Amino acid sequence: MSLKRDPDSDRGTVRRILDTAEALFAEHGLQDTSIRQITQAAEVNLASVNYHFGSKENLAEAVFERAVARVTEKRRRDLAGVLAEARERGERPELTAIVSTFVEPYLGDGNDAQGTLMARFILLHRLSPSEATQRIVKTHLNPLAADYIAAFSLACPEIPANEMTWRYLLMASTVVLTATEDRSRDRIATLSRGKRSISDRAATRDALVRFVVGGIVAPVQGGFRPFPEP
Amino acid sequence: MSLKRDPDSDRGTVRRILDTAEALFAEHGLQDTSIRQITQAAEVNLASVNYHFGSKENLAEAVFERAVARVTEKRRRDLAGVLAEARERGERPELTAIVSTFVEPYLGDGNDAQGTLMARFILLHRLSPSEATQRIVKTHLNPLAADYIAAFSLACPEIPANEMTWRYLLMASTVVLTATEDRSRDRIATLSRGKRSISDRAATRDALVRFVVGGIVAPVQGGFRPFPEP
DNA sequence: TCACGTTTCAAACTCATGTTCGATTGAGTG
DNA sequence: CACTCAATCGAACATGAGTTTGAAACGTGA
Repeated sequence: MSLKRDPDSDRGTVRRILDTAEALFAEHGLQDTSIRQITQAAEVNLASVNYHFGSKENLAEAVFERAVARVTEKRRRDLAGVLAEARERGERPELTAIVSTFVEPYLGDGNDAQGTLMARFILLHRLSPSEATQRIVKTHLNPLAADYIAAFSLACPEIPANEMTWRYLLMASTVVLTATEDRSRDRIATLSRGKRSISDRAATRDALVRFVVGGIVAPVQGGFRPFPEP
Repeated sequence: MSLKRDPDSDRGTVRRILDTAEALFAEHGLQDTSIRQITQAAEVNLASVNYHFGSKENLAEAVFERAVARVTEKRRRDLAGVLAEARERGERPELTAIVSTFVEPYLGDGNDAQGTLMARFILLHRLSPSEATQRIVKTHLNPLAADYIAAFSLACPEIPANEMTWRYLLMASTVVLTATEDRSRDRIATLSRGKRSISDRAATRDALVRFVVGGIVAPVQGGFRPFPEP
């Protein structure tokens, strides 16, 4: 009866809307992107978003889920690669390599827009979680999180599993927010007067990985230290 | 001529708007808080926001600047206290104590709303910086950032100053995003099955400080490690 | 008491946005 | 060819938002 049962088979309007919306959401954010902007840039009719997706909210959900799934799949493959290679060598996996697989979708070459989009999604979920964001997190992010925590424990057995859960979340926080730093990049130049090379993308990535690895392998004793009150 | 030259002397409407807006911005965010919500909660007239502040944007600027200034002043005092106390003892300041002064306004007891508001401001500045946010960052945050970087170098002289700039920014990123974690706190419980005590606020703070200190003292050699591609 | 500037108030205005509607198109099908 | 139904299109609709307006209320100094 119907001409197309699977929306994914439509290589036209639906796909065009998704791609355009993804780019615009990454650039301007969800709230600051109107359906009119999307449909105009995608060269489709204004009503087509509501026709194909039902609402702007549903469109956003589809855009985010697609991006999250893409990132998660890449991470899963890369992480498995690191673990397999370590197993072959009969050694423990390198923490730096594990962390790098996590960082790559955010700060890897050419992943600028994708990283910003992911960051926007995470921040949206953190600051005003919805049914949709919770579902995406639970479906795509949480399972892989468990894998990462296990990998961390494999690479660094002296840290208790409890603590590793914390450190995974802290790593994720650091990476996400660092991915947004490009937009106020001048700040880095400001704080480190003149040294322009410091704000290279590769330098960002290296410093981030070092920092995160240091945080993960930190000794567990000692925490919040009260300081003198006047 | 005029009855009140200084808006700060008005302990009525202006102050009420600022306080109410601050609370609502922290709770729902800037975009999801309408002037009507603010004026209704503050029990003032709808038009009073535009009368006293000119626009919603100006109100937001005033709210954020007041909060940032408050946080910055507290940090400046606490940091100075830590450094002075170390100088008295003739020892290097403790990194943990320094980091704690930074974390306190976000995750200290009773600072929940303030921490969320600060986080929202930083994220706003990161994702869509404006003249106003840049001015506030430059005026209030950047000078203190230099002090923190210097303090880090004092506590940890083996790390080059360049690297410390990175690590300050990374610390700030981690702290900011961790301050937003309460809203999706169930995630921590989910990832660490059952162990409810792990999501205590004090535990969050301790784990955060350990992680950040570990990142700051991490050795500088080694960075992004390429991983096997299929 | 009167005049004057400031503040408050209710109401209206302007505008952008998400959404819906009815008509039209166009490819597939008997 | 006629029929069908998903897809597209232009236009209108409804609403929530920030802002503006002009009058009223208020306090203060001459």
